Amino acid sequence: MSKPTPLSGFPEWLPPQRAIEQYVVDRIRSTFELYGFAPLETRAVEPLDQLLRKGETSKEVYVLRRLQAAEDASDESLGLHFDLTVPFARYVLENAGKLTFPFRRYQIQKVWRGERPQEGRYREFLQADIDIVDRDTLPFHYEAEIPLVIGDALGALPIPQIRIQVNNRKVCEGFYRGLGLTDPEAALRAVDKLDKIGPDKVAELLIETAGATDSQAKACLRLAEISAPDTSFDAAVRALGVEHPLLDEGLDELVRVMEAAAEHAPGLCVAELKIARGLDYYTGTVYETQLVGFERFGSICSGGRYDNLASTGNERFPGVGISIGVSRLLGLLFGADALSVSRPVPTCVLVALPTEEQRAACDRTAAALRRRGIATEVSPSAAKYGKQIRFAERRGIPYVWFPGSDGAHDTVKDIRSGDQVDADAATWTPPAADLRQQVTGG
RNA sequence: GUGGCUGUAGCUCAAUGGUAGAGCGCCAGGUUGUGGCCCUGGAUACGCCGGUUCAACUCCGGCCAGUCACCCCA
Repeated sequence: MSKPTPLSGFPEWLPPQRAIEQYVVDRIRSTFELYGFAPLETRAVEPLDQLLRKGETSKEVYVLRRLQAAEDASDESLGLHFDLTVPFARYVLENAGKLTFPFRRYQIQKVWRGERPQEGRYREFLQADIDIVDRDTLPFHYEAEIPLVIGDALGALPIPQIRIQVNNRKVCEGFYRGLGLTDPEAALRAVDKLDKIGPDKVAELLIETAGATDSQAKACLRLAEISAPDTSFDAAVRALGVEHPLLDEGLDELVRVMEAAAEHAPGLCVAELKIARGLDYYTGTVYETQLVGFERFGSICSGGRYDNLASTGNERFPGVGISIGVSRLLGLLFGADALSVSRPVPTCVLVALPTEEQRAACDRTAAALRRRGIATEVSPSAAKYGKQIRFAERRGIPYVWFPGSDGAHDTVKDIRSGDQVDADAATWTPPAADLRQQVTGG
């Protein structure tokens, strides 16, 4: 068999990176649970028609095909989910009778997208998603809670500080309508490109695709320029002189999100009126998250309010949610050398093996340490002690345990300092910092 | 999915149209009470496939992978 090669867009980490990923997921998970989000997992596949309800994303979906399937089975075809929100919406509809509302859940799962990979962009990647849905109507205050959860979840990690950029679709849509534009969606798509192509090109686009006049395009740009770390955006928008009921509603909501953030997490959120979000199902607050100092990475966590994603003929389950791009976040930080782990393996203690005959005794020592939660392995062979120490050193195992011979005490050596002391496997405990792998920034 | 750039040992990098070296790392041995220094020796690479050529790692094409832009978005 020839040497296997990597698959584009399907990253596989080495053990140290995987250790970091698990640590990060554990922390995120515990924060989500602290806010009362219930764990959930949905299947990896959805019927294709369910997945495509979201819009023109068909090209991104990996279709599942049975090798022996008849060719005419296409209308039953399945696709791998490309996010966790759409499957969740389906799940809510399916289980509405068994759930109690408002329902809040988290899901940390792989998703798949058939896109061209590059740094921080993969075809298979991990997302950590929270959503809150309610029946018929969803109180607005959840839109203010979501950023606080994320602030806690990501703030508890050894990663750069985050900044959540917040906007509200109603502000944009109301403003565009108040301005007299008839195709707010097109205007939104044009404004969304502001950072990429600049104001002049956006103005052209607004005129071409959204049917804006020159002065309407300029007004859209003036709205998009507004950015504030507090509620001062409200006055700035009103100063533009556009009136519309939806605009008032949106501004009011955005003010409340910013007020809640100011009280519970000062500096976390910034109102950024150019944030649009590509997905068309958002109807209210939208979020995008940057790492401070790593803005070039783009958004590592985004979401928003959706009113119509989970609805059948007569039932409606409006929701709000956000998703942390765990793989993207980690891939980018790994690339920037901004995350590291204290050792590549969990092992804290290596029990040295004097002779192969003493393996059983060494296994007992290891078992005694493990019983007290100390990750331990026994040396692979009874090589010279120098080699056994090197074995530990290579792996970053901090302690080597030496069985005492002829009734002498066992000893344990910290191979970083060289300190070696008498020790008893029933009582010895390493310093807390050495007990487990430690994840640190930088 | 479209286009650009890149692809030499585990890592960072050399050299050359006539089949490749260094540093670090790795392995073995020596020294060492139980390693880290030092000494000696060793293994490992031209991403893959094809074409041009007497001869290709070096030129050309395709593929794969990485990266960047578009697209889209975590």
